[in-house]
Amino acid sequence: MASENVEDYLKSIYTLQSKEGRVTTSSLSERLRVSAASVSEMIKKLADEGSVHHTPYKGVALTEEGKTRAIRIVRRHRLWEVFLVEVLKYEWDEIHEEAERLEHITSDKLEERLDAALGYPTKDPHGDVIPTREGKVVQFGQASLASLKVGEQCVVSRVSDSSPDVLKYASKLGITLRKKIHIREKLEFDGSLRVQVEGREHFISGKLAQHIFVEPVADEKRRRSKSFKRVRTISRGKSS
Amino acid sequence: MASENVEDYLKSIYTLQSKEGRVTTSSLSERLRVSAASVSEMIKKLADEGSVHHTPYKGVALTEEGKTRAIRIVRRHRLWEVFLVEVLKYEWDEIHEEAERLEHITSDKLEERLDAALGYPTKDPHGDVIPTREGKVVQFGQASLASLKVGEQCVVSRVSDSSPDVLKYASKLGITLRKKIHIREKLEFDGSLRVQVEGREHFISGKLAQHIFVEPVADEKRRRSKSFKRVRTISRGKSS
DNA sequence: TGATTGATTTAGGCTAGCCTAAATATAAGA
DNA sequence: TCTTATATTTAGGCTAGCCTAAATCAATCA
Ligand SMILES: [Mn+2]
Ligand SMILES: [Mn+2]
Ligand SMILES: [Mn+2]
Ligand SMILES: [Mn+2]
Repeated sequence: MASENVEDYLKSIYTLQSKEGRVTTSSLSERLRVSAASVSEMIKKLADEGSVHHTPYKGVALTEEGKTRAIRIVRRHRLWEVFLVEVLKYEWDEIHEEAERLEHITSDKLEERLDAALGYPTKDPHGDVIPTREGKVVQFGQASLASLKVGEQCVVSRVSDSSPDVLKYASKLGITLRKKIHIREKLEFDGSLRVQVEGREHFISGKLAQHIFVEPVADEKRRRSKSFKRVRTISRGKSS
Repeated sequence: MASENVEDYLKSIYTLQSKEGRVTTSSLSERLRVSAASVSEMIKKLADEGSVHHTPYKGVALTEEGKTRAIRIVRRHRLWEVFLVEVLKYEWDEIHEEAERLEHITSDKLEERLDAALGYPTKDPHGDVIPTREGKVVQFGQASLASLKVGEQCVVSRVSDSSPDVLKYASKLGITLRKKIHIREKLEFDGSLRVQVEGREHFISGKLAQHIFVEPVADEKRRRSKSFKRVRTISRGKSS
């Protein structure tokens, strides 16, 4: 396998690509906390070995092969996150850094055994989908809590894992996966919300709301599995 | 923490020191599969940072600090080995390389949680003692199977983990931890043995017998825990 | 004791990744 | 269109570890 550094570059390119579309030298520089010059060098290397397409001064995009490799690392990262929470009883805000290291030393066999021991999970502790071994990423349409209106109800399906502080604060408010949220009030000028979770009411900022993703509240009675899943399959080969 | 390379040097020095007493440049070179010149360089570095004492042209020995660090890595290695066998259902001959990588990315917290999740094991899957977090290594007096005489009985307490092939072969014969072995015949000129394990008889070479460590057969009825334990405590501060 | 030989160390080089400073290309504004 | 600001790339250097070849030490044997 590639070095830890190369793997983290690929993963970052993949994530930025999914989230922002364009991946620039400076976005990678910021994300990986490495100088732009170093990124530029690494990009050249990745392009040479066929993991990315590079248009100088324009940006970078994963090749098929690069994407496959990136998704594989994402899969390992998320499997380890499940392990840390389910088996080792970590909190969801404590797992990122550990998984960031574990993902690089995971052999195919280890990945397989871990997956099996965990019962073939499909989501990580933040609600992110775990890619299959074949590299398929099934993403459900999710709305951010910030997009809901007063009076609506929803269920938490994902919380952005980009900041441990956000995660810690969310769980302090009781906002964890599968919790039901009622929107009691919404201030349009700043997007902040008054919400009810498990009987308690909280004010949350628009900023925080953008990190919380939800699905329409399940129909209580039937179809607890197929509620409004506008399934979007991000498979290898299609750029997301 | 130190780099993976430094950690593996420390661990190898520790192991060689326990096993052979003297640790030379060439023994490290052989064990780590690195040129003698490279070892020489690294030794200088380790001596500079206070992890080893170095007498040029003579050899190297861990300082207190170096020994503490080495034992810590051994502890992590063996905890991961238990995890791989107990949780991920690996065979005992498949775990070394995985643990060799996992040991280096294990934070204090991860070590602690893993230990707890495994139920604070004291031995690894090969029968080696897992050092405590304080660095204490309790080693029981063990005899190699090669030292027994015809007619004697014993129980397998450890199998050298130095070769996956030995481990695989041993388990194929049914020679695994806690199995009872009867010595049926011994050829003095080459040390080979005819033994009985679980009702089956096997011939094993003297070479193989040297990799199998045993304790006198437990008294069946009482004292299943304190059978002839000439306990030897190898604590930090005492050279083993 | 003195020569020989094997082990060890030193010298000189290489690669992966990182950095800062300098050069250059692109895009936006006058 | 021309200038300027910003992003990107290139140049030149550094460190950790590795290597081979050359130099040096120490232990043994004649
Ligand atoms: Mn990582
Ligand atoms: Mn996650
Ligand atoms: Mn190792
Ligand atoms: Mn072991």
